[in-house]
Amino acid sequence: MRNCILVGNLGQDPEVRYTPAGAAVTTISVATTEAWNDKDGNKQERTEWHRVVFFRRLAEIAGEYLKKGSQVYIEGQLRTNKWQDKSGNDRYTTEIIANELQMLGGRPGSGGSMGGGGNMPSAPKAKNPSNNNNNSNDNGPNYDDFDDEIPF
Amino acid sequence: MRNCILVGNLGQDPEVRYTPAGAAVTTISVATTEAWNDKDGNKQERTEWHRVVFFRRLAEIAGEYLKKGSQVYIEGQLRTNKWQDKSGNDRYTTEIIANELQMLGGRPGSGGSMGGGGNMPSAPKAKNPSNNNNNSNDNGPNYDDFDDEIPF
Amino acid sequence: MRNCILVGNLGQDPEVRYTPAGAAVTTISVATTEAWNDKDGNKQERTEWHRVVFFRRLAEIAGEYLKKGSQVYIEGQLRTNKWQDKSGNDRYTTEIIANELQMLGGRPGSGGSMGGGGNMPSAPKAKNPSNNNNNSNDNGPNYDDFDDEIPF
Amino acid sequence: MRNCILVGNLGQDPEVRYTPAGAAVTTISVATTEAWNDKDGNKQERTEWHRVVFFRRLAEIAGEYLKKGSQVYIEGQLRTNKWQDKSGNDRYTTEIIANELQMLGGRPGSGGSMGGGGNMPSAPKAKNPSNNNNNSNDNGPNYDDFDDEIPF
DNA sequence: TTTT
DNA sequence: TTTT
Repeated sequence: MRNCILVGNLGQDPEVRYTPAGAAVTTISVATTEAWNDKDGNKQERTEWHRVVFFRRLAEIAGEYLKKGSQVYIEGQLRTNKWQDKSGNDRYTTEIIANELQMLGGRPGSGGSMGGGGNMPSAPKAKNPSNNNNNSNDNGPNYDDFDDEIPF
Repeated sequence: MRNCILVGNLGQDPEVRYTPAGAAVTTISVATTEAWNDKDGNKQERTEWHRVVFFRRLAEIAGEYLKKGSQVYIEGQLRTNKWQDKSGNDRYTTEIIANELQMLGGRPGSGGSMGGGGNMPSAPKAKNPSNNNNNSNDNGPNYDDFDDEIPF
Repeated sequence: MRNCILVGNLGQDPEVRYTPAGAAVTTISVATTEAWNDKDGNKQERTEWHRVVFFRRLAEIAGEYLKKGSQVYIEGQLRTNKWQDKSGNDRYTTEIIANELQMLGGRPGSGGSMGGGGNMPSAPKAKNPSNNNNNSNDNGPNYDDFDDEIPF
Repeated sequence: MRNCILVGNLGQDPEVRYTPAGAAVTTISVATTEAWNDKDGNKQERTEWHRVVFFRRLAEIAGEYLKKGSQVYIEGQLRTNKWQDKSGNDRYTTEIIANELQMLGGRPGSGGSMGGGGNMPSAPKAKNPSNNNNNSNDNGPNYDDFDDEIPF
């Protein structure tokens, strides 16, 4: 279950680490802000910080293309890790394990704090918008050839 | 983007078909009901019907375990198919292409309208709630061994 | 942003408390279980526990109708609270502040561990599937009378 | 149930209409694009178009701040309207009735195709990120004063 | 710690 | 019809 969704901005550059086996693990901190009017009609606002973790290829992409301030859309699942502090007390950290990442906003680069700047891997030119079956009948769509057109 | 979520009940038994290549395609109709109080304080209710399509293995599971009345949780993506009716007019049908299915509710069967009856493949007894790293330090969780424990 | 969704079961009966002003605050613990096959083809499973908080009327409903084992659908937002333990160390607890609750599964009661048993306020039988405008034209739906039919 | 989420771009400027009672109804068309690699390793892409409807105040905001090309985050619910074409045939149109709108991307304007250009109503400066209870105990957060800080 |  |  892809149970959480975030739309927000990175508070810092991503942290990329690697497992002994060489797989990337990237952690980011994402702020989501919510505004509402309180009972006195005053504007209130609250910012929430979320720890988000990426693994493997998504970790590499996140490490390469995101930076402090980037606006992102993230889907993932909640996970609470249990660990122990120096005193041996149980501690818990809740994270979102990301399984989808979409970079938002227009071409931001052009002078970020990082070197390379840059944008998302440029989703390939979009062209075949047609899932038009264009079959002529009255029974609705068929799916005879879905193997060629569906991404799962 | 897994952009839609439904929690509802099947209006009929699933329809299972097969592509020439032998892949299953299952279609179900799911009712979601929403209740609210109108401005006069009267209870209002509205039922919405959704056409949901499954492919391949998920289609086989849906065809085997769901039946009329089943309560389901579905994640999927919207897709609008274009087709033509007998008169050659363009028609559109919007569906949810499911990528996740969870059967809800307790053991329903015990006398359904279908033969086999039955429930979901019995989610294996759930037992190891631990994603406890139990590493003792003050740096929060590590991920050295995530290959062994994470489902992607 | 209603950013998280849970479908799971309560690990214990709800805890209901009241603020000095008399508003209900209900906390539940919800288990979600995820199953997958690891690289050796063995079935793996993992259960995640989520702390969910309800306020006001939703808190009253949750306290009255949910119990240990109840299957629920919850929408809410993540919130991380900062507090301090006895030693004055900062501690963080992440919760889901619920803004929607739907009880899942058929009439469970009939022998639960609690006294009263009971189900959700019985979503009024769902019947009028029609948001059919039934206006005859070729321009698609109109909305002239939406005030009478839309729940916001 | 806020069951659908879209992140995409407007294909055209919004269409704003008004009910006889004076309430705004705004319709937009949103493209979402998905990319994947097919079985031959070729990049595939598919664009889906979604009809989104806003009512009342949200309709006014959408009409004022969105324009062709705007990137948006939308939450809403699916609704299928039934209507009849000139020949009296039943036709169906599926829409997303929006209940949340967030404009994405940085300062876009600076030369859009429309006159006014413009951005979102500038969410008020964000400042009080604290939902820190800072109560010193070992029982986790309390909620005594939630009336002052929670937006429902 | 971000952004609007 | 958009955008990447």
